This record gives sequence, C-alpha cells and structure tokens, in this order.
Amino acid sequence: MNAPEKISTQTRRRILKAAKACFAEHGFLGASTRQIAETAGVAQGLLRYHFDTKEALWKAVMGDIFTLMAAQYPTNNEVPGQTARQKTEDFIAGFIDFFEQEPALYALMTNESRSPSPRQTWLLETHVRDYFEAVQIVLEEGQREGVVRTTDPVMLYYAIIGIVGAAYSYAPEIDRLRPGHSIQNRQQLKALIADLVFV
Amino acid sequence: MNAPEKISTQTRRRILKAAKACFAEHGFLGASTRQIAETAGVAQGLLRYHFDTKEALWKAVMGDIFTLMAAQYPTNNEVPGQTARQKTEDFIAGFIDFFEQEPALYALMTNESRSPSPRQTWLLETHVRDYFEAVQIVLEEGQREGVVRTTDPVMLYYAIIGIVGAAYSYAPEIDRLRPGHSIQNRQQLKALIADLVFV
DNA sequence: AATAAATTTATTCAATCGAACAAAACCCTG
DNA sequence: CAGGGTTTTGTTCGATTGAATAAATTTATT
Repeated sequence: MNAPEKISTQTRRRILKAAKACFAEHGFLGASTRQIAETAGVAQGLLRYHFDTKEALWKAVMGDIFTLMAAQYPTNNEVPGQTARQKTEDFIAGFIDFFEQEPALYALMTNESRSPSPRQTWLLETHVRDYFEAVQIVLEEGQREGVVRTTDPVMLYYAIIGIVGAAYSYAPEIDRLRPGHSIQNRQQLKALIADLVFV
Repeated sequence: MNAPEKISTQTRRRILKAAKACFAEHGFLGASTRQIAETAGVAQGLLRYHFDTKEALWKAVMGDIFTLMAAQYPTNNEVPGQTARQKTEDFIAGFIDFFEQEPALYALMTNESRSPSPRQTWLLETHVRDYFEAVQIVLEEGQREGVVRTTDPVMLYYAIIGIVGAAYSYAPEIDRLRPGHSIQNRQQLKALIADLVFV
C-alpha cells in the first residue's frame, strides 16, 4: 500500500490516557505538554507528531470520552413501548455508570464551563448540546406524563449533573475528611437522584 | 507612632478581587500574576509587595471568602429551642445565599479538590473541615429526629454542594445552551434541595 | 518644608512553556 | 538485506512565567 495506515495505536492511547489525567487534574492551561509526555513515558516532541497542538490533543481527549459515552449510552435509541419514567431512569443509570467509568469527566467539563472560550464553544456545540437536548425532551415528556417533578428541566438536568459530578469529583477531598469513607455508593446515589427527579 | 499602620487597603482589595476572578476562571496554575495585576490595574511587582508570593495571594483570597462566610452564616450559633429542621433549613438557605454573593466559590473550591496538593491540605484543614463537621452534626441530628432522609450524611452534604455549585458554576454554559435562561432561581433551588433533604 | 517610611512602578532573572525542526531508530515491504 | 516510509527522540526557539531587585513616587510625621 502507498498510504500510511499502521500507526502506533498503543502509544497514541497511552498519550491520550496521560493527557486525560493531567487535563483533569490541572486544567488545560495548568497541564504542561512535558508533564503529559512524562506521564505517558514518551518524549515531548511525540505529542506534536500524533496530535499537532496541545489544543488538538485536548479535543482528542474530550472526543474520545464523548464518543464512548454516546456509544454506550445512546440517547436516541427509541425502545418501543418504553415509558418516560423508564427513559429517565435509563438516563440516570447510564449517567452514573459512565461517571464510575470516567471519574475525570466532571473535572474536564467544569474546567471549561467557567467562562466563554474557544474550547467551551467547541465542546458545547460538538458534544454537549445534543446530549443536553435529548435529555431535556425525555424530562419534559416525563413531566407531561406526571412522573417527573415539574421543576425547570434545565435546573433538574444540572442538579443531576451536580450531584453525580460532586460525588466523583470531590472523592479526594472526601477521602481526606473521612478517610476510608467512599461516597461513591452507586445504589445510594441512584436512589437519591430518583427521589429528587420522580414525583 | 513608630509601627506602620496605614496601608493602602483599597489597592489591596482591588488586587484580591482581581485575583479571585482570575483564579476562579483559570485555576491557580492557569491564572498568571501579570493577568491578575492587569485586571487590578496595578504593576505586577505590587502583588509581591502586598502578598509576597502567588500562593500567599491565593490563600488570602480563599481566607477572605471563608471568613466572610463564617461571619454571615455561622454554623455554631445555637439558637435556643431551634429544631434540627430549622437548623438544616438555615444551612441550606445560607449556603445558597452565599453562592449568590460569591458565585466564584465553587470554581475556586473544585479547582483544588481534584488531587492532593499543599493547597488542598491547607484549604481543608484551615477552612473546610470545621464547616463540614458542623453541618454533619446538624444533618445527623435531623436524621435522629426523623426529619432528614437517612442517606449517608456525607453524600447528602456533597449532593447539596453539587446542586448549588452546578447551578452557579455552569451558568455560563447554560446561558449558551438556553440564551437568556437563568437557572439561578433561588426559590426553586431551595425547594428542590428541601425536597431532597427532608423526608 | 524636610525627612523617613510607605507604597508603586519598571526592569531584570532563571525557569518553564508550547512549538518547531532535524536526526536517529524502528518497521515494513521488496 | 536494502530501501522508504513511520515513529520516536533530542535539541532548540521565542515567549511567558513567578520572583527578585532597584529606583521612583506617594504619604505621613515632625
């Protein structure tokens, strides 16, 4: 073959994993490319070869996460005969499951949610908005059917995000306040949110 | 008098205000001292004169916020005859009020909650722990009296923080998703949390 | 008004940042 | 094993960082 096909996927994934950890912990500006490279165990110049710029690397990290989420927990798979309550429960369960799988997500998100920036715009329009709109439809459907509480669905959505995100994002702090105490009790978290969302 | 007393308090406050905004928006590492100085309208060297190091400036910012919070919403002012429910309601109301006053607080906190660091340790032991423990006592008292839901009080505490924090921290993102739509409806937020906390 | 202490600015320093580039090492396919 | 493309490394560049220092300015006291 003429076109290059076989690239070192393994190295690429190691870099992505290291970048995800560093971006989550120190934010986009705070994480340095040298630190990411060292974490991944490669030379700094290699980042440029695989991802060109730091911003492109960040986008690759976020894209990977959201692609995985969309694949595992699709928001548009209409199951015939599924009630609004079931759809909402699926959303909540999927949301918690995914945070258990990717505890860094909330940190990565909140780092970019604070202020208008090119990265915030990209993240919102590329990945967040579709998910948000799909959930809004489900919540509003549940409200019309009388199973979801009538609080502003936008507030409801961000309340759920806040609860789950705090549980996983504040884990290091909680571990210092109550050593050995884990807040990440999936069942209790689900029950708490269910009581909040459903009437 | 021999000892210096009158310092330029006004300039000091301008720097603190600028630093608070920059730290909240870009994190400790991401915010540069030059950016802070420019925001405050002073020369960069002046930061060193008033606060010595960047870290000391950050501590002054956090100390100011928590001192204000402790003054406005004390957690140890035992009102005779006050029920656990009233105490819990006071905590929730005070918490929301203070976030309305200091929307940057959640961003400043979460920036340091992600990983063990000298700043996290300092923040936890100097300001956070006392507040956390005081609220835990109130919540557990409410649980014994049967007015607060029996979910793990640590999870309950961070669920409240998560809801309120998300509402204010994600405001810029929400404004992009739903222009003109404000999630910061204090009354609705209070009702939502009350339904979550009380049985 | 004179003097000393305070506040503020301007400049400089070593370190680190993201990015760029060239050379070396690796891995195929012939 | 030879040759060409790929992956990886090592080094360098200009810019920016937090900090340090000296000089200038303002303020207060006598």
